[in-house]
Amino acid sequence: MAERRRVETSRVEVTVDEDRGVFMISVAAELAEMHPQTLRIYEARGLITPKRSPKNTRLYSQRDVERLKRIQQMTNEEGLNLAGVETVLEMEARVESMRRELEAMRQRTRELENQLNEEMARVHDRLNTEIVPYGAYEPDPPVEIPVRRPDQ
Amino acid sequence: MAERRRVETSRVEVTVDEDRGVFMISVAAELAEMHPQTLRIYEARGLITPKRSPKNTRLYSQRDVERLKRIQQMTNEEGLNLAGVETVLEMEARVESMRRELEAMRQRTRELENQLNEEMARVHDRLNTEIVPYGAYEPDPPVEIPVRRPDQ
DNA sequence: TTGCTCCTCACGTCACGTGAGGTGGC
DNA sequence: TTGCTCCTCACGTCACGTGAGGTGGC
Repeated sequence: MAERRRVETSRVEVTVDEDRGVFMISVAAELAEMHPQTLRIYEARGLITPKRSPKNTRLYSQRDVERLKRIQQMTNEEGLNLAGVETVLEMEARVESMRRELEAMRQRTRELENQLNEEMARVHDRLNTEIVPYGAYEPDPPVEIPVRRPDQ
Repeated sequence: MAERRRVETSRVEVTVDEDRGVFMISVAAELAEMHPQTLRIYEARGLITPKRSPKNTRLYSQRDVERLKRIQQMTNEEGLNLAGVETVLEMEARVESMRRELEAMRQRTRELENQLNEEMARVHDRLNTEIVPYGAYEPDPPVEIPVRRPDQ
């Protein structure tokens, strides 16, 4: 939420919060290459919700502009209508959260595999028994400590 | 691919392969509550690909009809156009495969946790050392066998 | 012949973006 | 006054589904 981005000008560099409303509608429309009226329509349909100034002027953030560009891409290049855009944006959010969860699970599995290998190495050291590194799990292991030959 | 479904009639029960082309266009259209011409348009756009009889007549499967109903739902109830339907169907397939992968990872993690608990129980038995059931993993475990007090 | 299939073409409807028109505050 | 904002309303375009029209084989 607090990511920042450098905005280059000829002389000055400004760092702006990605979620801060900074562009009035004419600027946002130009950045997204859209008609200002189109932005108002999208807002009325709930596709985008810019901040408002105390005078009720719409204020679009960097993130808003990127969302507008994404919408632009879907409508112009992929030919979706607004109902489709709505659905796809929701699905993309779900896919992203699944992707994150999957990554966390992978990490967790790696940790467990390492942990298990360490445990078995310890048992090996202490009991002086032949034990295999843990990587290729097979269901229904014997009740005793599995004693397999290394594959490689 | 070889799932089957019972089709009820007043007297006879027939079991049909879900992917087998069995309905000519007029029947499929009636089942999906669509105009037959609409089915031809969807095929031309690549949204559905019915089998063909040796005489080139389209033959729709049970699964085809369900896909048609799903499309019907998206266009009529959700208001998507065909470009949106295309995109959403692709995304749904991806979400489903992610969901399956995630489930497999969960299962794998459960197995590893059980395996690790068993290993540690064995070490406990053999070395007669105090050891904790494996459930709440913390990163950077000590080099020696972790000796923690049970939380509950 | 009837009723289906195959196909193409044309029209009506609807969504959506553009633009005009009128208001109000720096 | 100029140039922006706010808003609503109307029109043009395009996608899409319906339907007609004509063909061919059981």
